[in-house]
Amino acid sequence: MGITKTDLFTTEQNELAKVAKVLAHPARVAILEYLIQANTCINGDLVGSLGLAQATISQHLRELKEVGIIQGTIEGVSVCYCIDPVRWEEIQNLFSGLFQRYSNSEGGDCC
Amino acid sequence: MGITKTDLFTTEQNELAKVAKVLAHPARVAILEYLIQANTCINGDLVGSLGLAQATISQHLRELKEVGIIQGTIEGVSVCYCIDPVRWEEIQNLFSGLFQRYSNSEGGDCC
DNA sequence: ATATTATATTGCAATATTACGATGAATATA
DNA sequence: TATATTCATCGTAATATTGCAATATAATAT
Repeated sequence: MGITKTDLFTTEQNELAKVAKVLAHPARVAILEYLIQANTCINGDLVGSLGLAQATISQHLRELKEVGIIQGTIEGVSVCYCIDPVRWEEIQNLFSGLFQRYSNSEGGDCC
Repeated sequence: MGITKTDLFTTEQNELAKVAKVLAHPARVAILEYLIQANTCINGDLVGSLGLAQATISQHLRELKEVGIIQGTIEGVSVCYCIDPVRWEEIQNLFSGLFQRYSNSEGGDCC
């Protein structure tokens, strides 16, 4: 099939999965790390830094933007991208919520 | 293409992406949350709890096991699954490493 | 106006993912 | 031994993802 049965799961589970999917490509991780260092960048910077074609970078940027983790502002001829701090923290909490839920409940170990 | 150019990225970026990909499906998130609550479970428990076929659950369990976040032990006729605490923390650090790297460096905001 | 620059979008080929029925393998129970 | 239970694997159909060339769009510069 290739289609996910989202109706079987909670909104939170679907949301976490959706965000994880955006992080599930090394190019998108690399873009975020580039932005952490550089604070802002344009598409062309990334084409030079990563080894992917312009169209491919643009596609990855769109996915990052769609989930809200970055934002783009038109700046003359180019588009300036940066991390959205509010959404970043929101997503951070989404993940740490899952991870801490287990860490805090460590009881009997395993089978 | 559908094939990721892993050779363009660092080991850490590929590792983070690989783990994120495993979390990028609500069924697998649901399985982890089930395990956090129940501590252990067998395939049949999940088939009853989530609404997916046995073969599908088995496939998701394999992906979780392949990345090391859970482990399965043969217990008579059934297989007992649980979270691997060491790997869990490792993965937690992988994500919080990324998220904190930005949170700690918040300087000039955006474009 | 026209050329230049920077991105986005479209279309396509190759590959990956999701889901499930059917089947197989292994252990337990009658 | 025969039968049920539990799970993994195989095969397959439907859909999604990745990557890029070609093209479109939009703002600036000449």
